[in-house]
Amino acid sequence: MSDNRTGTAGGRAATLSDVAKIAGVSLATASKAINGRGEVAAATRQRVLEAAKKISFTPNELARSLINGRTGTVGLLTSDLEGRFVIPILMGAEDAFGAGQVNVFLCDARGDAIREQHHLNALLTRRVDGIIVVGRSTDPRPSLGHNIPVPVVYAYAPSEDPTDVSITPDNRAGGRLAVEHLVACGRSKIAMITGEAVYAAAQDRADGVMDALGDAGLELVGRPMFSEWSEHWGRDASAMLFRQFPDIDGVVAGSDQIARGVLDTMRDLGREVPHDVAVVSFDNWEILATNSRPELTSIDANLQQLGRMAATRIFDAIDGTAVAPGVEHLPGRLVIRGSTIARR
Amino acid sequence: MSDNRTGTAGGRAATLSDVAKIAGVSLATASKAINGRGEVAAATRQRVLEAAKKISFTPNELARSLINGRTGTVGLLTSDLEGRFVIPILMGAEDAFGAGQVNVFLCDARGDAIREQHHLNALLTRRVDGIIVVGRSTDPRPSLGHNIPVPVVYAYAPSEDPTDVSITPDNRAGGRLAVEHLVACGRSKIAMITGEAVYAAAQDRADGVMDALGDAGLELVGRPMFSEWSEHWGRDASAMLFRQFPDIDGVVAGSDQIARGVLDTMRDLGREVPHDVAVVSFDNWEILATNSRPELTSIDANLQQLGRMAATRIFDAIDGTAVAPGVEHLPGRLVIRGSTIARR
DNA sequence: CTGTTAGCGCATTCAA
DNA sequence: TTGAATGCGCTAACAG
Repeated sequence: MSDNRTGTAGGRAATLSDVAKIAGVSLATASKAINGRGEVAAATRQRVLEAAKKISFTPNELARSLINGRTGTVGLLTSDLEGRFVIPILMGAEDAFGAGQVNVFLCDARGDAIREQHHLNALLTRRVDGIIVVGRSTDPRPSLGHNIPVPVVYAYAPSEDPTDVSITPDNRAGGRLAVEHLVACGRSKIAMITGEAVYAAAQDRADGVMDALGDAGLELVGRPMFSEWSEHWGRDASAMLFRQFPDIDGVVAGSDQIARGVLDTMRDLGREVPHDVAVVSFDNWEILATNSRPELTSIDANLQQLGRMAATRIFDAIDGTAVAPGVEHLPGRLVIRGSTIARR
Repeated sequence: MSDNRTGTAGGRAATLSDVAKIAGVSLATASKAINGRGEVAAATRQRVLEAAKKISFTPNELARSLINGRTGTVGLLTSDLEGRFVIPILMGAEDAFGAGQVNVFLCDARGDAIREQHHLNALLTRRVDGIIVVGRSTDPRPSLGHNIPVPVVYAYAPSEDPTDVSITPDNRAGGRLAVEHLVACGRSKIAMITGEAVYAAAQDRADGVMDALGDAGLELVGRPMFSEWSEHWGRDASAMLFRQFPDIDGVVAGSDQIARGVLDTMRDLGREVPHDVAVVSFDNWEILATNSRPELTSIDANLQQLGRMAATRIFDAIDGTAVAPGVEHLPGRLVIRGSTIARR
């Protein structure tokens, strides 16, 4: 019984030559039998497979990789401490790769360039087939450079270098989407409360909002209000805003957190959502969006799809398929809930 | 210029024999020079290092691993979709391993046993040095068995098999901690609202609460209220509870989400927190805990430390140090904020 | 159909 | 101090 309770490795792992010996065949035949390659007599194959099972043989992927030059591994290099973006992206990538086909090294650089370089070296040393770099905002980040011998794709945060391959959410389109939905809900006095102006996400969403308002022949009520990405700011900003412009009937919030703050203030002010005021936000972070009163209509960045696309780009590059450099913008999708349309 | 804009691998990666050739030494000498092993003349070493830098040689870790039997990689096998638990644990593990020393394969089984098995096989095939299994609740989970040739540690969700090595939060102690704090805050009419009774976390926390109340000579007001782990339930349950027992002055909430719901209802009922009612919760999920009015006093499960400990256990087992089997309970820590003690 | 041979990139004897 | 030879576990030519 090969039971090792402590979990410590007991003895050598079985090798292919062990299998071959037991099955009474040569190494090469055993290899072919196990991999279904070459012409092997059915009976022989059977013997080999049984022998393999008997000693619970697991092929050593390291040796295989050494030969064919591919490891079937990909590095995910991130600085997204909270894992809010990286996890959906990771899941998307796993989907695209196929479970168990490709494995992902997850490295957290914690926003530290030195640590990032360490991790990058470690990944290259382990001969990953490709690298996905996931930032924690949609602001462009420094490129890893072009001296990397494997394909690199930047996800969420695009690279500053336009000759790199980047995929990032289309926040501008998202801003449009938000306004178009509010307008479709019959709103015309629309205000915007969002995060810090230094973030590209805040700017882009605001730009999209202005575009769509213009197209609808409307004007924003007041000016876009930029500050913290927090519930506190959502509460404070909406209080100020409604004091100044009591007839606002629609709010675009830069994040679900801000929207939660807005809802709080609406409750305090006795404004009913969505009847008096409709609220749309960004991120569709379920934990926030589906637990509020009412639940939040929010724009989902499709991060999982973003992960899938990044993985696909990596594959294409590995296979030699040309991958167009530049920044690709992935549109979000509107998830409608009670903050814009009341349940019947 | 070794610039490859498309990111596709250009040509072969440099090998040690390339370096040796350029430096005009043998393979063996080059190896020794690069690894600082054996006696190599200073001048020779210099030449080798320069040659290596010149062609940006990166040692192939696969080949090394093949030789010394260790890959310097660890698998993190999880079913924690949202990444709420797994990320801190991953970070702790990375800390313990040392950045760049050990790399972590993150695999998400999505609660599917088949997929888990696939991933497990893939990890073993890649010859990880150890495996950390991270569950999504503190309920015991099936063991992976003892036919695994590398050390396995179960984190967060312990293994059902007592001969495995598991580390899990001490929820019972957490429950005690919550009550002791409320009592220290001068509360004596304490109620509990928590998640689904089928969860060990709900039960254990409730047990700890009862223990501590008993020790303090107090009784719980009403019975522990078990249902969803949601804000909705927090709101509804506290409304019911306060209607029945208007003199409650302290609430233990089973999660930050539930606590948020409680705060909402307190506001609706015109009860001031923490003056009239103090609220303690579990998880210390910052996004929820630090954005409420007031901020939440919450019990942090010390997940990062849990990750570090899991990694340490793996190391010990690899090194042959005996690791005591069984379930280790890691105490949480109380993070005090405005929901129990008002800011001055 | 099966077995022999030659590496993949590297670390490590052991001679020289 | 250096180098030639051996092998880690496996696959891919080839030859039998």
